[in-house]
Amino acid sequence: MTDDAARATLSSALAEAVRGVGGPEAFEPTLERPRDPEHGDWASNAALILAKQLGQPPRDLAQRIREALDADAAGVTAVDVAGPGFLNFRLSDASIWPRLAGVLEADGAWGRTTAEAPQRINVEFVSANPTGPLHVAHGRGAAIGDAVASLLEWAGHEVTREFYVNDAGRQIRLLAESVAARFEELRGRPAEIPEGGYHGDYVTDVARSIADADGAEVIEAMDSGARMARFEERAVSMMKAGQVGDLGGFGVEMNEYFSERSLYENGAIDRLLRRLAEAGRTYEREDATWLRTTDHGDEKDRVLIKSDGSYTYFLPDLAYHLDKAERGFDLAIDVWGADHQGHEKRMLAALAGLAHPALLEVLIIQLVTVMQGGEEARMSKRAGRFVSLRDLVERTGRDVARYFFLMRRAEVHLNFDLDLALDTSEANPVYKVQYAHARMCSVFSRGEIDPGSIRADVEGLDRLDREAERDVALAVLRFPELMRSAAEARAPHGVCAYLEELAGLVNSWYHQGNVDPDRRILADGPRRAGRIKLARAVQITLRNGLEALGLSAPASMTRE
RNA sequence: GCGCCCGUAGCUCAGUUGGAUAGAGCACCGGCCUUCUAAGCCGGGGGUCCCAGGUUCGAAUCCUGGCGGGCGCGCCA
Repeated sequence: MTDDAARATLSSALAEAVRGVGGPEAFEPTLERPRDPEHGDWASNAALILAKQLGQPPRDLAQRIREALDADAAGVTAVDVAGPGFLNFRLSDASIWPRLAGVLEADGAWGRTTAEAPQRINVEFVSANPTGPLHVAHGRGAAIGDAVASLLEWAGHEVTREFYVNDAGRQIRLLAESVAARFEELRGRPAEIPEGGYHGDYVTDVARSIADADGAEVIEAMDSGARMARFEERAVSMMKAGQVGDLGGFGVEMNEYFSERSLYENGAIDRLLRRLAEAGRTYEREDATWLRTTDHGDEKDRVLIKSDGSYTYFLPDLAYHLDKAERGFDLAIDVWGADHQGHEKRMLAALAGLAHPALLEVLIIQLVTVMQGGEEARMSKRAGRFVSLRDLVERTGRDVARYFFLMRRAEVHLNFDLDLALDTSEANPVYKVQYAHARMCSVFSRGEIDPGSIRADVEGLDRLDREAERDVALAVLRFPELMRSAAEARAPHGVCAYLEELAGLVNSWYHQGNVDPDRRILADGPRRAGRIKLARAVQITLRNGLEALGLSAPASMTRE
């Protein structure tokens, strides 16, 4: 029985009781988890809601509902009337302990749910210009995008992870010109990086590598157009490979790298322009071609083709989003940095005008500041003017970096506390969660128990009885619901908070064995089998939660 | 000026669909290693939930108006 099923059982019994005291036939009581555990496992405000309608004081009504409730059918042992008229329920042992067997049975699938309406979802994230290494803001987008994609998979959807490569346009020309300048310098001739060009050391590396691979004399013999095309092609492919490597080092694997240039080459942009013109959605003004986005909520219409005949960034991007629809995605989630927020409204408006009003959902990720010693971390010389993702991951490790990017809501500016990230002691929340997992694994190995062989049945579970065990079990059983709501809210940070809470409960439970050896998980006696199953359920839950966020779940951790 | 996001403990932040005495981690103070791993546990101090109205049985949460901070407002990408 799932947590939802247990809740439904209580809910229908409560609805029955409400009908018994003269309440409405079609009443669906709301059940919520009280913040304060003293208030029980579930609470309902049914009496507060119905008091006015039934003309009775809330507390009196609550009392009557309480008397009308069939506690056995509801799966509860105690019902209290509290506060202004809340009904507080305490679940019976029979509706808690046996359900742990289901956790062991599900194992790797524990926490997965099926969607009522499974969707094909495209999650686009990172999408950096191929003009240099990824920096920390890309890292946050990568961690959140990857985790959101993963949570959606856990919630039963079919997900594609996609990176939009901006391999066309002005910034690519600037990259090629920057490489050309460094190439000249390598050949002993003075040269200047163009205005708005790229100054990082990596540009010199690219120039040198092209000279080595192709032969500097060969390059110099080319006419300037061919030479620039060579620089551009080689620089883009090297930068892209570098970014793929940066993501690989961060544990992110994309399903698709979608080239902006391909939209120019395969005619998608021209087809889009014709379609828009035929639908009367574009017009000419001041030698430019404009798209009417104001009729779908934008503040002003937007230029698609500039007066010099070149395309804006907006035009291929719109063609790209249309391509997502044509590929059959029901939903496209774009993870964008805060500097792209102005782009959101026009894209939604443009898609609405093309009969795709519900295709796109935009997740805006706020900025990241890496803090060290109370001030902003120094720039990385290698990367240019920013802290590179690669440098950060090398310093903190993959799991710590990912966790720190995930543990805050996307909408808040992130202060990445590098001192805390490098702290391997008690402070670091990542280790707290991973350590709790390793500790359960350690219990199994100390007891010479193969965790996979622990039987997924209820035997022994009815001997669990301590309050700490009850708290741990209830937290474990809440996991699938938690995962689904995190997916719906596109909010991986909720999973972090949950894992930290579960780890705290587990550590508290475990610690009781340090005070009283009879309370150890492995202590001999009739309770041992049940405790081992609870430990296994905990270990499965922590592992699945960590892995769903793209984090490792180590079986052992040694202190330094 | 307009738009988006944020404002909760000394710091960094959670806070579910509106719910009861507003929480966690860090920092600070006091306990606990002869221990199934102390990367841990137990206890303590610490609050004008930015302000003012409104909605209602009930507001950190919803609405309106302010104040403060970040970001964005281009025929850049």
